[in-house]
Amino acid sequence: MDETRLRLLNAAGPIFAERGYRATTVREISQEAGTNLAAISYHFEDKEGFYIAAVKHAAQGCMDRVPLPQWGAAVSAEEKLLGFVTTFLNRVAVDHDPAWHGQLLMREMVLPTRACAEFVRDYVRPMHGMLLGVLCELMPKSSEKERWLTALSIVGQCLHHRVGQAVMIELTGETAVAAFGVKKLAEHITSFSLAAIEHATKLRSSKSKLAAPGTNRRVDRPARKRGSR
Amino acid sequence: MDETRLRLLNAAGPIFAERGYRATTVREISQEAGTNLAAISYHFEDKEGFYIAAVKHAAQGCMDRVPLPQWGAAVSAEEKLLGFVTTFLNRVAVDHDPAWHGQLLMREMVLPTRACAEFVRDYVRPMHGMLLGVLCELMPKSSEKERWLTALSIVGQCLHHRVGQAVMIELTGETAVAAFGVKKLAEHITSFSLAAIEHATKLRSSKSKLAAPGTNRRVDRPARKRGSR
DNA sequence: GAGTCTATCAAACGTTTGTTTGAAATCAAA
DNA sequence: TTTGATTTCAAACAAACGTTTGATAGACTC
Repeated sequence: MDETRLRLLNAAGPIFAERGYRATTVREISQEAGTNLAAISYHFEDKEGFYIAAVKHAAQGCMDRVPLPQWGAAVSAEEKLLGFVTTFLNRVAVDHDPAWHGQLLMREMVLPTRACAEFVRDYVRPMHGMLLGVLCELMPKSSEKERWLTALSIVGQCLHHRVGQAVMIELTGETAVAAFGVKKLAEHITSFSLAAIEHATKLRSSKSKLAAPGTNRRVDRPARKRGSR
Repeated sequence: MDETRLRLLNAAGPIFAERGYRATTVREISQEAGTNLAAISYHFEDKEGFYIAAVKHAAQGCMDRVPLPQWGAAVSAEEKLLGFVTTFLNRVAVDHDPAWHGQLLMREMVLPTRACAEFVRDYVRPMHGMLLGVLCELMPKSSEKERWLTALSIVGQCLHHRVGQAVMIELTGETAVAAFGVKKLAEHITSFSLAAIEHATKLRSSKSKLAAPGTNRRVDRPARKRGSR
C-alpha cells in the first residue's frame, strides 16, 4: 500500500531532525510509524534513499505550509522585503507545530548529504531568486556583487534565528523568536536591511554624481587591520 | 605519555569536523593518529568524552590562533566593530590552514552536545560581551533590547559565511569568502550594520525630540501580514 | 636489579546496526 | 474459487562499532 510509505515518511521527519541521520535507526522509525522493520527496505532502496525521500518530503511539506508570497503590481519593494523575511522566518526559525522542518533542513545545510543538491534546487533556489528580484527593485543601479552581498546579509540575519537557537538559550536563557515574536523580528531585520540599502544607494549616487573624493567620508574603510595569523 | 593524547586530539578535530560525531569511528582516528585503538579508551573515558575534549581543544586552538582584539582608548567604536567582525570571520568562516575549527564549532552550535555549555562559556560569551560593549558605544541611548537585536543581526551576518557555505557552493559555485576575501566581507558587514545603526539612532532622536507622529515616516511597519499558517 | 606504576598493543567481546530471507497475508482479476 | 502479484511480517544474518582484556614493554623508585 502507499499508506505505509507515507506513514514512514511522516514518522521519519521528526526523528531524523532530532537525532540526525547516523544516530537514527530504522527500527526506531518503523516502530514509530507502526510498520514492520522490513517495510523501509521494501518501499525505499535503503536507509540513505529513505533519508533523502524524507528530506524531500519535509521540504515539500514546509513549502506547502508556508508558501512563498505572491505580490500584485501595487506592492512596494519594501513591503515585499518584509513579506520575504516573514516567510523566511516562518519557514526555518519558528517552532510552530512541525518544529522539525527547519531543524531537518538546517542539518542538511550544516552536514550536507546527497539530498543537499535537490534541497537547494527545490527549496533554496526559489527563495534566493525571489530575494534577488526584490533587491533588484530596491537597488536598481547596484552591481550584481552588491546585491549578492546584501542578500547574504539578509539571509544570514534570518537563518541565525534557527542556527543560533541553542546557543541563544545557553547564553541568554531564551530565543529571540520566543522573546520578540516573528513579526517583531521580521520588522527589525527588514528595517535594519532597508536602512543599510538606502545608505549604500545614497553613497553610490553621491559618488557617481561628483567624482571628487573626500566627500561623504564615513568609516567604511577604517585603518586597522586585524585577525588573520 | 602525554604526546599520544595530543596526537589523538589533533587527529580527531578534522575527522570529527568532516564526518560528524556518529559517522566518525574511533578506529579511523586512532589510525590517523598512529596510535593503538585502545589508546582512546585509555586516555579518555569513552568516545563521547573524547569528542568533548576534541571540541574544547579545537576551541582553544581557534582562540589562540585568532585572539580577540584589544583596543587602546583612541580607537573609535566604528573601528572596533570592524575589528570584531574581522576577528569573527577569521575565527569561524575562513578556510585557512585548519579549516575544521569553525566547522567543528559550528556543529556544536547547531547540534549541541554536552560540550555546548562549556563552549558557550569559554568561547561565545567573551565574543558576545565584546560585541555588546562596542554596541553600547555606537548606540549610547539605545535600550538593551535594541542592542540585542542589533547584535543578532551582526552575528547572523558573520556566522552565515560558515553555516551557509555548503549551500552557497551548491547555489553559486563558490563561497563568498573565496570570492570576496575576508577583508571585503568584513567591510561590507561593518558598513551595512553601521548604516542600519545610524539610521535607528536618527529615528530615535527625532522621535524623542518632537513627539509629533507622522514625521520621518518610513517603511518600518508596512501594512502586509503574511506567512504564518 | 627487584618491584611498581604507567603506557601501549593485538586480540577478542558483546551489542547494535542495516539488510535480507522466506513464509504468511492481502488483494485483484479471471 | 483459483491464480498470481503485491505487501507485510517475524526471524535471522553479516558487518561494524565502542569497549574491554590480558599480556608486554618501558620508566621510575627504593
